[in-house]
Amino acid sequence: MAHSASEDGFPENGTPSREQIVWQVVCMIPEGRVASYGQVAELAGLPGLARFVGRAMGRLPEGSEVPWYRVLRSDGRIAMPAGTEGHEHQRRLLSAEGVKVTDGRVAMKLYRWRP
DNA sequence: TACGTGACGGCGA
DNA sequence: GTCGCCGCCACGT
Repeated sequence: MAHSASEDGFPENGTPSREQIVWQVVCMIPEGRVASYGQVAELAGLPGLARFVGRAMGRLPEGSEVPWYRVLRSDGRIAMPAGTEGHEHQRRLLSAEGVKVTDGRVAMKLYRWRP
């Protein structure tokens, strides 16, 4: 399988894709803290590519350990449409870590991760 | 090959 | 405070 990726989703030829770099950055977000898509993009060396980060989250393999739920929009809101299952799931995971979610929104001023 | 779409962000009205 | 527009990249049709 020389043309396929490893189980972790990383190519074997030592050429991690931007997508994988993004996942790596998200894994650095500590428990109980959050980051915005733009912030993750910047830390991944992709300034201005917040939308790309959003896509990367949607492409996460099922069962991955990447704490995708710690990534929010720049205004602190949960990106997924309110009322959806994903939205509820994310809100629940954040609450479990002590991150207060009020009206689908998090106080970035208090919980924003500062590397 | 071209076009539409999407877990975004910043700015102006 | 809300709404719309544009820019950015990757992928499916």
